[in-house]
Amino acid sequence: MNSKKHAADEPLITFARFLEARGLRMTRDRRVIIEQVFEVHAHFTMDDLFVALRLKGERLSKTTLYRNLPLLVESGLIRRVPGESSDGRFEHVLGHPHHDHLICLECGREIEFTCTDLEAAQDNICRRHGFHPVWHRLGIWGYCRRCRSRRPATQSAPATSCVAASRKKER
Amino acid sequence: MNSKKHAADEPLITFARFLEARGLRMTRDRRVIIEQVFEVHAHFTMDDLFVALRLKGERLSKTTLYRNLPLLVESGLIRRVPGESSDGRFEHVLGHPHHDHLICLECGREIEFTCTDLEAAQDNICRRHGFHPVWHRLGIWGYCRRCRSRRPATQSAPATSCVAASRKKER
DNA sequence: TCCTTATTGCAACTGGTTTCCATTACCAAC
DNA sequence: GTTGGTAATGGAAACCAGTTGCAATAAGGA
Ligand SMILES: [Mn+2]
Ligand SMILES: [Mn+2]
Ligand SMILES: [Zn+2]
Ligand SMILES: [Zn+2]
Repeated sequence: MNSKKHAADEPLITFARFLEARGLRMTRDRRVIIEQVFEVHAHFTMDDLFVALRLKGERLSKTTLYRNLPLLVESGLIRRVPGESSDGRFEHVLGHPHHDHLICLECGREIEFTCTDLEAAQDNICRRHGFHPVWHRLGIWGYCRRCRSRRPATQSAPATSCVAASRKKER
Repeated sequence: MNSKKHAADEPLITFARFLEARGLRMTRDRRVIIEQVFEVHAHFTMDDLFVALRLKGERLSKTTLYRNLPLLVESGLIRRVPGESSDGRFEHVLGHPHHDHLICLECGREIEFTCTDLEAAQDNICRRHGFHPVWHRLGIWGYCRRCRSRRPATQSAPATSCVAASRKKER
């Protein structure tokens, strides 16, 4: 067994376990999907995945993808990525641990980050509300460093900035 | 002018100003929309709004709503609410300042909260990345106090809990 | 009041997602 | 390894939220 195959093994086993626990079956299509999803380390849409598989010569139907990605989400192998207006984007989880996103309004680039302070603060909030957290999604929209240096105009935030607003309050 | 009318005045003026700055016009339909949106202090969908207006005897078309709600968002009078799989939900902003959401996976209840630590942590992250934040959306899914006491089983989190995971790491 | 131009309603259209149903594939039991 | 019950699949049709084209209407400044 080569290293490439090995990389796909863990998610495969995880998924197999998940399927078994639900009385579902491990099929060739499901193996192919897992393999593809963990081969690419990037956000992807249903259609991205569909095209990637076609390019590889795999001929799964879109219906199959629409039926199986939700299962991958439930199994914890992939997650949905926050989007401004559409929610049709995913990313794999294994080897790509939890993080949140900064999304540039100008160039569309998405910067991934983690912040223990942030997670701790969320944890506190939940505890305070007697709420048992299971997952969360945070997206921050704004202007990235690159775009700001290129167009200084984007440095001033519109009145809708909630982060900026909270910054002001704290002063 | 009675107090009910007065409550709708401020957003109306704000919107009028916004429209003027863009060379757009204040119409009867737009007044009706604002009035309705600020009459209800709750999340709502396009259709919720449409139905509410019909019940009042107002006969705006859905197209008009689809054309105008984005303007209300741009003007800062309403905002989109985070959703697990759909993004078609809004809430008004005036008299309902920025907050984030705890969403119960069992009863669907949405608890609104604010947390300066959280906002401060976001601010830090942005500064660290040279990112200029404009807005953000945070949703935390899990089980609310009420549901947890009713069904103790929901107290243990699935493996996908990122908040729980970060809690573990911190130990 | 007149005139320009934004706004509206309706219907047609779109793209993403779901559903239906007949066929095929899994897999556990023989 | 064969068989049988059931899950999974592909393709087409349906569905749904949201968008667009267009002709009619209505702001609102001149
Ligand atoms: Mn990501
Ligand atoms: Mn809210
Ligand atoms: Zn950028
Ligand atoms: Zn609940």
